[in-house]
Amino acid sequence: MRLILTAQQRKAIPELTNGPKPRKELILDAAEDLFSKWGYDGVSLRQIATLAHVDVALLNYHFGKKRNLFEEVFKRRAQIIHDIREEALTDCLTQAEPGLPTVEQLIASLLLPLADIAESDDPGWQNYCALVAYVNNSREWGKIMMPKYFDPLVQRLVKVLQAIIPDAPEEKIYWSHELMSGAVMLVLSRTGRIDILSQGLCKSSEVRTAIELMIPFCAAGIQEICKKKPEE
Amino acid sequence: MRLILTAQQRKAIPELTNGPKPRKELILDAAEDLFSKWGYDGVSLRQIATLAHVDVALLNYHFGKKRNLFEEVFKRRAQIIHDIREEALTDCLTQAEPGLPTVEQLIASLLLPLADIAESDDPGWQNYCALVAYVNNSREWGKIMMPKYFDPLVQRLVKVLQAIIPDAPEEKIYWSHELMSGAVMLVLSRTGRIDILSQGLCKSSEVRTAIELMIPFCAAGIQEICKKKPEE
DNA sequence: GTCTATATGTTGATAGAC
DNA sequence: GTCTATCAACATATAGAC
Repeated sequence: MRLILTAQQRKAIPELTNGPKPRKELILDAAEDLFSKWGYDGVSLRQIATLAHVDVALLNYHFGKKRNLFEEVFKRRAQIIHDIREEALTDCLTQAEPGLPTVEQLIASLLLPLADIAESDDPGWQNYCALVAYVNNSREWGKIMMPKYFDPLVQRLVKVLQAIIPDAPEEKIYWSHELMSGAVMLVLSRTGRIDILSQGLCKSSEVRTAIELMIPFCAAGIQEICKKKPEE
Repeated sequence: MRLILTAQQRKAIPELTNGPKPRKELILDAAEDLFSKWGYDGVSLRQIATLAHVDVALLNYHFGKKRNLFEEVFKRRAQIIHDIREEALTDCLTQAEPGLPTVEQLIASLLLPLADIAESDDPGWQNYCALVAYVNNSREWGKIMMPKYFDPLVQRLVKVLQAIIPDAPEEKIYWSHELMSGAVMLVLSRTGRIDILSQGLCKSSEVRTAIELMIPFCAAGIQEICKKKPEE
């Protein structure tokens, strides 16, 4: 799978342009790789420098403190991923006009781009997906990074869901998203646990398969808990 | 909410018996607390010793290497949590005899005990739930610890699901569990993200609320993706 | 079982030469 | 921008006295 990016998006990731990669980018690549696999505390600046084939002191020169390097890694692709998903959401709404999309169409518009990204040829994007999952599930980072870069789109999703299911209590919409979010993030983490559990029948590397199942799964789940029940 | 444990289960956690707590237990408590909040690499033995009000050297005396202390923390409550859930599953199956439980009843039997545990009065159990979520979502620990202590019950769940939905392809059952697992674990992590997202409308501390919504959500999702489709 | 003392390595961060 | 050299702080782990 090849991710199609606009010229502006490509420009934001210098590694995609020709010529030798700036060291600053090499550092970000190495940090992204290691942080996504071992978490913030599981990686030392020396390990990053070694993988990037640069000197340790260079990390400090370019990024200052370690925390800041981590945030820069997260920021680098956050805007791109946001733009791709927002465009897909807008397309979904446009196509449904003058009506509204179904719950399944809506969810698909936000989840399918993640499958494209997670199964992209670029290992950087694969690592980044695992990093987002790490951040989302972490206490120290989740509350700082997700609201800034991912929540605006979620707020849009919530509003559309409320329009599609007008009787649904607001809190059930938010909890629905939380449950979906947990499912997505575990899949993006590619922990390898399902491989063992299913004795090889399912592979955590097959993110697209999981996401394609997740779409009807979550659509049915959301509709089930958001529907108006006569006894209430 | 008070967790009801058998005498044997209480014995396995000496802190529940009267008298001064053995230092070994104090260390496990402190380690459980810190590991669940900051992860394995985010905690030093010194921090654990300080919180437990014991000497650092004592950790080594009782547990050897740091990795082993982590595993002991995980093991301590794993068997108890397994037994509680297995009993609930067995009860669920017995009550449905000579037939089978519904998907929703089955899932409820495995998820409701987690709500009891997560909202137990004992902060140790609360921490432990977050620790399980951390382990499940981690690459380094998930594949080692979950198969050993949690997968046997999952295998039983899979078998019952196959009996209830005989036409369901096996891989869809496994993926269903993966999606459910992701949702559960995010809720048990109590990251606080939904509090921000919903501007206080939903609270990640309200694990029971989330789990009670999760039961119909996942039941509907599983049935949706496992049902036989005429066009296939 | 519990402490003191210490060995040995690694960490993040910086100052200064080029 | 990049490297060498170095720092103080902290890490895990152990040996041996009580």
